[in-house]
Amino acid sequence: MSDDERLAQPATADIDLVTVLHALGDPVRMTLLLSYADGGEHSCDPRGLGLEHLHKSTVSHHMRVLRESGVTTTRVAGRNRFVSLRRADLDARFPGLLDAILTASAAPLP
Amino acid sequence: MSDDERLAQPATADIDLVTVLHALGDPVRMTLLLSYADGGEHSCDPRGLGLEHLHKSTVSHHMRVLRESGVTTTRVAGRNRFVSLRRADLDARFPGLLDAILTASAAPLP
DNA sequence: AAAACAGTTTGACGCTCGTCAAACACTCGG
DNA sequence: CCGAGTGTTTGACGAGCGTCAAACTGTTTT
Repeated sequence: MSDDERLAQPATADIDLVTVLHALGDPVRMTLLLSYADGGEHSCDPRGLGLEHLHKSTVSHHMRVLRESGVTTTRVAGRNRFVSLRRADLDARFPGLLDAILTASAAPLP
Repeated sequence: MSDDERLAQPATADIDLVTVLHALGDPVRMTLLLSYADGGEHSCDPRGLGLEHLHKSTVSHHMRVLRESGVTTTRVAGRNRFVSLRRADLDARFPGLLDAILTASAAPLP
């Protein structure tokens, strides 16, 4: 249901630009962001993302940084947690930023 | 003249998104970016930017991070160095990103 | 030549960050 | 109830970062 609990996250108005850029200034978290960019909900299992070499607690740490910066939201459902992008909130707070970053991430090398 | 020497900086095609976001994910460097956003050339003296409390070597360090990430360019002229935004290069590599960040930096708090 | 100027580099110091391992909390299926 | 499943938390470690102070490079001025 949609009244499942959510892990702590900043209110939209409290999302800070420098904090977001810092959160996204890490290759692992950028990889996570790109996988979330499909708009869907994702489990915390990073298999299939090229992050299989990382310990599960490391991935959990990165997801916490993304959530606490305001980039993602996490819905708790039973023993699963479903992570998704806060696209509407980010667009409201920083119009065009997320789109520019996602577009940029697809920019070709020379 | 415009054939002054420039400090080392990455080629446009080598500018890396995560590196740029990491460079901008720091309050001091964001302050520098905003002061460079006027498009002009700026000395390394941070007076008037609210960074007077920082040692000159600290400012020099931050300017190096910005330059090496590809955000700024530094022209050497005599004993002065003039720092400016690589706006055209950034727009070419990551269209819309810089504008979105500059717009976002002006987003109002609650 | 000497002094002042503008900025960089080096080294040192804490603090934060990314990572792993182990323990923990909670839920679901026999 | 017990064990397996999913993820978080804690503690530890090394690497990197932001900062300052001092020494240094190169330039301009006197």
